[in-house]
Amino acid sequence: MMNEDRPPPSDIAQVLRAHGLAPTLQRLEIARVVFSRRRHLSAEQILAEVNASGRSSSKATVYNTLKALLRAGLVREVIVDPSRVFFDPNVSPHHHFYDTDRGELMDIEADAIRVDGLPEPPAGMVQDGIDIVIRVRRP
Amino acid sequence: MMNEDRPPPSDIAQVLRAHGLAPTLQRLEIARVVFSRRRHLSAEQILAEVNASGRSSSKATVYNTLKALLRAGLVREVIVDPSRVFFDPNVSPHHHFYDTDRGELMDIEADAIRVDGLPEPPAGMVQDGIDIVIRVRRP
DNA sequence: GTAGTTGCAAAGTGTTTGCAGGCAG
DNA sequence: CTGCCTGCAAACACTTTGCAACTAC
Repeated sequence: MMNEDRPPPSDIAQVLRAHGLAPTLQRLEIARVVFSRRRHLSAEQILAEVNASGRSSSKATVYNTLKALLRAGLVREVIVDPSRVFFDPNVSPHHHFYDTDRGELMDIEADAIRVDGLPEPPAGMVQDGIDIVIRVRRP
Repeated sequence: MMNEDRPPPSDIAQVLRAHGLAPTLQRLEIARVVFSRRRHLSAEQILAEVNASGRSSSKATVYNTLKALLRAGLVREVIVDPSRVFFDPNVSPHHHFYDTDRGELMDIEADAIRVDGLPEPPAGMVQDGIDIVIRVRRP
């Protein structure tokens, strides 16, 4: 089990700054939660973890920060459940298993998969990304 | 442009009955809207079209009916937009282009596509379906 | 200092629910 | 008749917004 993808706080600060985001205490904590291990959390879960950690934030700040991280390309939205958006700290191309019972996501590396026969986008449009979701459940 | 997939009202009634759903006027109208041509409408859009058609329904009935059609396997949910669920009258295996500018879905026939290298579902889980969404936009 | 950030509470969305009255079979 | 269906309005869960107070630089 690797665990090399949690940037130390100082790095997070630098990354935020590099994207024009002031590294406030709240943002650092939110980013720490989002980037700690490769998890897929909803805004609610992130808020809960941040508040459980002592350094708390408001709902508004969590949503603001997540939108900012999104704009900066530091996280990605994963849309698999109508009732909540998941934020994925892994921004390299990859896909997901979605455990419909538990509401949990698992990564599938993109280079494991080959897709053939993808049609061209409709005239006048360009491709903006492919999302493959494999829904799984207990038998 | 084919247009052979709008079952005449009498057929709709039979289909509903075959799935244990009483073919009430509201359900017939909702089903007519959903099944007319291969479109992907949100519950809201369906409600609007039903009400525009003279025979109106309430929000609750539209949602109830859509859930019933879903349970009966007569429509499928497509989840691509955090703000609304689309209902797809095409229940055979297929995928979608999603026009992120307009919020519109277009079908991609499944047999046009070949996916290789799909990993096995995690231990103890079975695959429940694959959704491939190609997000497209104007350049 | 000042522009950017936070937090609260209120407003907004899409969806769900409780329940009284209504209709199909 | 009787149980399933409908519709209204209120409740819900998640997300967004308005705005005054605050803080990083």
